Amino acid sequence: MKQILEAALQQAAAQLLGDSSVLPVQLSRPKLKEHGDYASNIAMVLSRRLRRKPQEIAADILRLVRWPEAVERAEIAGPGFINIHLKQASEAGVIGRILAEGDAYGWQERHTPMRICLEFVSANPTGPMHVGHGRGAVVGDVLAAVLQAVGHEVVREYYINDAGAQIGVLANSVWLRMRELAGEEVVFPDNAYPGEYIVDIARALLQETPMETWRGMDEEERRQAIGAAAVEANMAAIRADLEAMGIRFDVFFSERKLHQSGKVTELIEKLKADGLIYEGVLPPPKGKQVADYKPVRQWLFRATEFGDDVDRPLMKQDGTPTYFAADIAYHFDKHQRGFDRMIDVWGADHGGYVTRVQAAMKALIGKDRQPDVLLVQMVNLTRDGKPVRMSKRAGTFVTLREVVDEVGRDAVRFNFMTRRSESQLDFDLTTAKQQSDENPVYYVQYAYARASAILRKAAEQGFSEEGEADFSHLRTHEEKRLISALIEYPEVLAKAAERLEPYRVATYAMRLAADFHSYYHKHRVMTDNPSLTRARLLLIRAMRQVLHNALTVLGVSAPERM
RNA sequence: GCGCGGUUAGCUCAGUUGGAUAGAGCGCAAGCCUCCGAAGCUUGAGGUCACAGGUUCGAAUCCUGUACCGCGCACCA
Repeated sequence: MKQILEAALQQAAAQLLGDSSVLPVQLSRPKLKEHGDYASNIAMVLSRRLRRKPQEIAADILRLVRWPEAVERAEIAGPGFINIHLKQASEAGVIGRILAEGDAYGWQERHTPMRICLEFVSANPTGPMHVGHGRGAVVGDVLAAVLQAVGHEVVREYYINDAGAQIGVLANSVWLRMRELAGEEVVFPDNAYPGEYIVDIARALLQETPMETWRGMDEEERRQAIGAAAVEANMAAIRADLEAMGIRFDVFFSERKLHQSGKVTELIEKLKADGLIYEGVLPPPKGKQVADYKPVRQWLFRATEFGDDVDRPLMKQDGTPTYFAADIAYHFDKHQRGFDRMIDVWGADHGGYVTRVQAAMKALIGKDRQPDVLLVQMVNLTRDGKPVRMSKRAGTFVTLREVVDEVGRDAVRFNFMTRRSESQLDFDLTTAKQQSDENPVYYVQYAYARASAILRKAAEQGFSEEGEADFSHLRTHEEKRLISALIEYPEVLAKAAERLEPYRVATYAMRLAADFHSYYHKHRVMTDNPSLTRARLLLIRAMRQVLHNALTVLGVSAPERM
């Protein structure tokens, strides 16, 4: 409907201008119902170009425009808005469509769906996930669902950083614990991972293979073996945690295998051949002091030519590739796998990384093919309003799993979705657990359960939803609002997909629930007028269906009773 | 010092890419269950949209600067 109206206005405006050049006609949904079902500001936008008053232009447009059947009337209001009122029956027709389409309402089909690689979580396999990872996981998962809903093909991908120095540190940490378990007195260096899970891994390894065998190994061989086993154990835990949140991936992509395949060195060669790297010395970083800075010659990518601040090293002093080099190779690999678009969901602490990866992709595959990066801000975890200290060293680290186990998957997922990714998120364990007003997930689920209860009750009492439905009965203020919200759902999905803002689905669900609760309190569904009752029951059923669809996208359950 | 994000009611946040009287929840005040689920609803009080300029018919929204908070800043990931 929105597109049809926009096209009609566009045509009229073009006629007025005597010029068919594309101009953006955007319809909005007015906050006030008196302002119609849709409103256009086109007259005000054209005011400057035509050097005439917006009201006059609006009047001309109204003379020229050819409205579709569904429009009841259009009027000029305020400073020059064109407010469009639709015929009630055509608005309410959405109820029939929702009930016919069912779970598919809101989904769109595309002639040429995009193949999108959506990378998210990618938590390092050196320990359990924390709540920050959890937020990124939910954002990524819901975004994937949103993109699929509007007709794209999405591959959910997890990049495992199972290479590099950190794995050496991990292996060493486990080895120290193994020696400790064997009765040795050991000192743990500052950079060793302190968690209890390291001890568990150490214990498991000792059960599999006796200490003498480990001691007998060559040092490098032992580090490899322990590192690989520890990565595997951590990844198993991470997968289980993701599972507990209802998150699945299509691809787990190993950095180690990327190196083994030779793709990283190949890529460096390619950059070299393209003249995109050079051997040089970086100046010391400005501002923050780096104690051990030493000028050193290394291979540098010409990032500054593609919008970055400084050129970026691809090789470490010891001759091995940097993480950055592997990451370029990884993104290049995505490109080669034929994706039309790449989206990365990263934690805010990786923010400094965005420009350089985009610069590299700009250099390699062109300006328009850069990955879109969503930076998800930090989560401030509190309990009873007091901050929970997240110190790894002190061992007061709260894992994602503990939070999910404590407050439940639905509450965690929904709460992570109630704010834009750019906003830091306060998450209070106590209120998230409470079934209180402060907890939006129950508000929405309660609306679903309540609607379910009404439909159950109606069936028990013999009210029928069968037969001819006359939606012209639905003319109260609350009914119009509710219907308007139902119509809006596909538009919300489209906008969420376009702007990569999955939280919109959650705020929409809250709005729909609120409209329903208000309606429920103001009007009785079951009346002594069978025709009216039928129309209202179908409205409730449609509302319930849309709420169900939105909750499905959010990965939150829709309970019929609670 | 530089980059990114943030700053809207006492608190936590929305605000449809520049529109109509800036909205929710919590908290506060006052109401609503002999009536389909009160985990809900209604009403009220509460605002210098951080600050200062600018752009225009119109700015919480765009541009410049300032302040404060968070994250990051070679050879870790």
